[in-house]
Amino acid sequence: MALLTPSDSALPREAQGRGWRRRLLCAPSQREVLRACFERNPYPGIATREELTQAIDILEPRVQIWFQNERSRQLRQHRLESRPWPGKRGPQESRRKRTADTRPQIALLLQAFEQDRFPGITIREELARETGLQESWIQIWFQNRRVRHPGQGGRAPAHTGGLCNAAPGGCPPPPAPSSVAFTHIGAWGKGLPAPHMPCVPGALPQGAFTSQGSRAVALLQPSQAVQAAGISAPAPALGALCWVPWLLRKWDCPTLRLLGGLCTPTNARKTRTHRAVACWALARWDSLGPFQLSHRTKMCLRHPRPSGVAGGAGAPGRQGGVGTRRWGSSTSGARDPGVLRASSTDASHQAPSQRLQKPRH
DNA sequence: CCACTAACCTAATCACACC
DNA sequence: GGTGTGATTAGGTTAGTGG
Repeated sequence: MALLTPSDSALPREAQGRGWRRRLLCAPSQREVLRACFERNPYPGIATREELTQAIDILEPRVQIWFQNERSRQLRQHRLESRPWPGKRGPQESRRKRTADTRPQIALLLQAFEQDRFPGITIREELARETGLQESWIQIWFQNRRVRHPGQGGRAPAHTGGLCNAAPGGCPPPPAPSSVAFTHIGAWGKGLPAPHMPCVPGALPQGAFTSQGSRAVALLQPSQAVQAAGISAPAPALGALCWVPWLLRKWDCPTLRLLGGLCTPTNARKTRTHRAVACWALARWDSLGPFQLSHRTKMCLRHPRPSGVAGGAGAPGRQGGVGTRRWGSSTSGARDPGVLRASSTDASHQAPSQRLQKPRH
């Protein structure tokens, strides 16, 4: 999700040109059909999804999302109850056919990618209109593009730090901001020792952050940081997150700008999965000792989140734990303004019987 | 306030076309 | 076989809705 910088939040939402699709509200009868189908096969192929689209008048991409979410719920439930997940049953259903040559449209998408790596629904639909491609395909294209071309594109925090890897030398030298922020978020951060700052010049390259959603987490436990740095600085008291906007202005540092998108007290209350900024610290790092390679390596270690603890460092990555390739961010900052009626673009993507949930504001 | 859930994300991987 | 890329997956967060 986006790092909502002060300048972002000052923009009118429409001007920000991004937001989420309005929520689809499944009717009970539609949900019943979906559930019945899920019972038979939690991994429907494109043919089944198309059939469902016809049967219950919900577009195929929404059906796919529903199945994704339902699997996620069921898998979690199975884990919780220590029941085995049946997994894929029966013959593998076929995938969607690869979209045919899109080269003519790619230039336009690349241009859009350059401007915004995380286009909201408004922009995606606009691109769909201009290219004649499906909005859902454009969404997938942006996802793949972000993964495979992390250094390109706008809107996300500048990725000047390159790849981050735990292997020695994995993190290229950082771009030398004058300030650095260290934070620790969420449930898995509870009970940690008092926060300390890894006050090493260059010790916290941009790649040392992992970010999913609007948060970012330093990939190092405070105690480790202290160990790595050999020095420490006292951290501001809990609640000092309110300093961040001031610091952003004062230092104009990209790393700190990243912190601007950290979990806000509002979200923390809401999700409870990362309810508190358990510890954090801000410090200057240009006035301290020399940075060493070993520090950099240690900085790239992902904090081991205890199993079963939700939230925290975002997607862990199935191969586990070390480092992260970049610090992504996305742009949720703005939702569509409170327009209930579907736009003309919506109309082409929105089945008539699909009810949309009304935005609150 | 809180549970639920659609929408969204990353990271990994599969699958296919093209060289 | 290597590479590029579309499609799919698991598993996470974000934020709207309704009780």
